[in-house]
Amino acid sequence: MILTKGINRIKLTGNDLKKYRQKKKILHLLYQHDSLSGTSISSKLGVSFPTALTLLNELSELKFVETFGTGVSSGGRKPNMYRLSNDSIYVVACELGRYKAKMTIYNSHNQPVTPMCYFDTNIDDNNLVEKIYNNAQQLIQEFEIDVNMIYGIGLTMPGLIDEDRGINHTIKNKEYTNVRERLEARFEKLVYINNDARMQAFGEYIFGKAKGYSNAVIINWSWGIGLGMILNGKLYNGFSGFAGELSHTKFVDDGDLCICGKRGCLETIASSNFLVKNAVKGIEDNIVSQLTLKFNERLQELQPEDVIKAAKSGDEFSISLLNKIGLALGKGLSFTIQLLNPEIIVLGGVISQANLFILTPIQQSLNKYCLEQISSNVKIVISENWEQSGLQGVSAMLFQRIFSDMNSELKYDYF
Amino acid sequence: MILTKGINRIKLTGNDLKKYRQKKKILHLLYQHDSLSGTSISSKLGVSFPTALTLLNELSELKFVETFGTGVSSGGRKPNMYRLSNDSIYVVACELGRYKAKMTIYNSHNQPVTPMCYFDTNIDDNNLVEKIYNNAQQLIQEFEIDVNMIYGIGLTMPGLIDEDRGINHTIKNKEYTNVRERLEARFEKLVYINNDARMQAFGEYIFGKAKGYSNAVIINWSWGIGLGMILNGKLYNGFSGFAGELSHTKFVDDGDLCICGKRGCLETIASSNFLVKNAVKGIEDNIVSQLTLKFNERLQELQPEDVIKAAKSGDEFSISLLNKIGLALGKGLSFTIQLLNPEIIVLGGVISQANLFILTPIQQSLNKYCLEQISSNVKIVISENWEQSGLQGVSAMLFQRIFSDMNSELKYDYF
DNA sequence: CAAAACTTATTAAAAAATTTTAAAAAATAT
DNA sequence: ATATTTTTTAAAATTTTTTAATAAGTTTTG
Repeated sequence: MILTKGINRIKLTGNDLKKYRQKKKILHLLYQHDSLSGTSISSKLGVSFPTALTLLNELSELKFVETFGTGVSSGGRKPNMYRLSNDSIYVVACELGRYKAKMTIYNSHNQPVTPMCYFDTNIDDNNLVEKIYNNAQQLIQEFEIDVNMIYGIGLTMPGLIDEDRGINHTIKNKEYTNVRERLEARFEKLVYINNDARMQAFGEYIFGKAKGYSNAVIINWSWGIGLGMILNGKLYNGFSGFAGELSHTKFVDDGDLCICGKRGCLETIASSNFLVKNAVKGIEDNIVSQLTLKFNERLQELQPEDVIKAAKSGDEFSISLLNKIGLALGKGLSFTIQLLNPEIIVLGGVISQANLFILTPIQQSLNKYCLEQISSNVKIVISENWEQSGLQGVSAMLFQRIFSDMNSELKYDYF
Repeated sequence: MILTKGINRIKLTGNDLKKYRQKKKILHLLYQHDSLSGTSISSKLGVSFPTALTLLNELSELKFVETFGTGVSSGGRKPNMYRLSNDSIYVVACELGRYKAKMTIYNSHNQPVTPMCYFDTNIDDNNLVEKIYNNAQQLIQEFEIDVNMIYGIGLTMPGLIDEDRGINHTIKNKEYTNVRERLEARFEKLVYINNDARMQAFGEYIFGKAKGYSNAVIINWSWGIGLGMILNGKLYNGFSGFAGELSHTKFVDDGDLCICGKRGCLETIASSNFLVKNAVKGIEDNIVSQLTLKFNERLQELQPEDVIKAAKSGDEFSISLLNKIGLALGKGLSFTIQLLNPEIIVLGGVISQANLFILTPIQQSLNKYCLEQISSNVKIVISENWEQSGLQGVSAMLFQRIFSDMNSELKYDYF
């Protein structure tokens, strides 16, 4: 990012480096606060007002910053407000699901500047990088975006991901595990990758229901059970990026076989897998249920959503199934709560839409398994935006990284 | 802390505040690095060499900093090294056990400047604050310490402690729960309190076996099972300061009654309590064991150390008991590892001295309950200094707080 | 309700502080 | 012994802060 007029791609030193860092910090502050007055920037930055103004003017000249009307005053002249320009810094955010990917480009106000682009692929697709690159290029061209204004590419996907090293250990073809390296080579830009559950957690922390909570646990409750954590106000990855694997801890001795190879994991008793499997079993056993009437002839098509829908219209069998997985997840959460004492737990994913049908059994489990002083301090809420939060998290993380790089040596500034 | 010559206790602004902060940062850097050259300070501080030198000279005049010989050079003139003065900043560190307290005074090189002082008290002692104050005063007078050089008092003790608010919720007399407030009123100095397990964890992180590991779990394995965490390089307290209560999560359905009121907590199957209780039971049942021979007549006197000693000299019964609690703790740790993916687990406390007799079963449990990729990434080690690490942690935490207060408004600067 | 008193923000010149530059000093490597 | 490297010192150049004056509001008060 070129913040010193006339100086391109040269390693800065001395006062130039100092000013570069101050400018980045201003951009970061503006990113975090939407708009700020010159006075507040000067105090947050620890410099005098005239210096802050000089820096802001230079950033305005470079088109990174613009004035934005006047702000409120508590008795005195109204201050000029400054904010990031709408069209100066973009990032590409891509979310990889089991079989599909979606992608869009965000500006620094976290607004998508293109529609969502969908394409078929998966983590084991050997053409993954090329597909991402081609789709990004298409978006860029179609919506006439200046590639020089794209400062990073972020990718979130399932798997055991080491954010530090940019590796997805779950990818089978070992030549292709270092996804970040490959994307960097293709895009020649800053690349960030992380696990889907953690990016969703970060999205909820920055924009969603976990906003403002420094100690939060976010659950992506779908076919598996993803868990992301915000601890001490920061996303927690763990040492090798494997944190949050509550899903594959043993909760039942000699329980069902799990996709991970072990038996009795939480996932085998608390996920959509369990829900659908047991719903199907019930239908096959001809249990009295709306589901039996509806799906008797087409068992393959039964989705977790159908069970939730049935429960909401009063189907006792569906309610009892949701109750079971609620109690099971509640037990899992109780360990998490006892260990981490979070302020809030946000539930996202398909199952979270079951609302009270799962909130009630979860609370029941917490009461049973937690110390009262700890469980009474935790809020359990349901995400309102879980389908967007992953991509938003990726975008926010990229901006954080772009603005906090203080070395004036971003490896990639251009395509 | 007065770092601007001639200016006492006045709220600093503008350039004075800037310099105050720079000086504090220098002190912090010197605290962290023992000794540094002018050049490295200037680059770490982001100022030019002449400015760094001016600041260092001013700090030297104020007796906070002293030169300390010359350092190594990679080909050129050897640099003058600077370090914190040995006798400029002191803190009082106090550790409260179940029935006894110990206390000493540390200098900024983390060396005790007085012998350890012991006195009888407990968390429910209504005279706790007065006893701490009196014993501190006695130490100060006896060893002729300038009270103006004492910048903080730290206290670590058992209980559910909210570090933020300075409250120990476990204290029964609710008038006395705000220990920090009371100590601050008595000492008129900065006071820090936290839970024993977490302070021990911090001590191990700064000085002990967890040094350099940003994601570490530290266990204090004694009568209870204390757990402290370092996550993303910082001590983790949780939202209300209750993090780490692995000990009181349910591991056995309808298990034994725990002191916390619930049944089947990890503590009931993995602590010294379990060990001694089952050793006594074995002796009463006249099992073939060294313990039966030794303690038949004096069951009350049996200590966890005795079981460990017997195990080390080959007593099968003792070995099997240690094996049991090792397996149990291992199961508890497996949850922690799956959730947090730490790089290292440090075992402290009496039981940790059993060494391989507990390391082996722990590893066995981890193999059974963890995903291989996660458990193979974690080191399990035994603390070498667990009797000191709590106090050292308190001292280090106080220094961190003293040096990172950037507001020039420390409420208390004098007695 | 309007004018005075008080806040807060901005601008520009003076004062102070910091960085840069260049030279000297002290050590290492060839 | 000479060239090189790094630290330190000191003066010059630059930048930043301070100060004071002005501008633009809000609150208080008669």
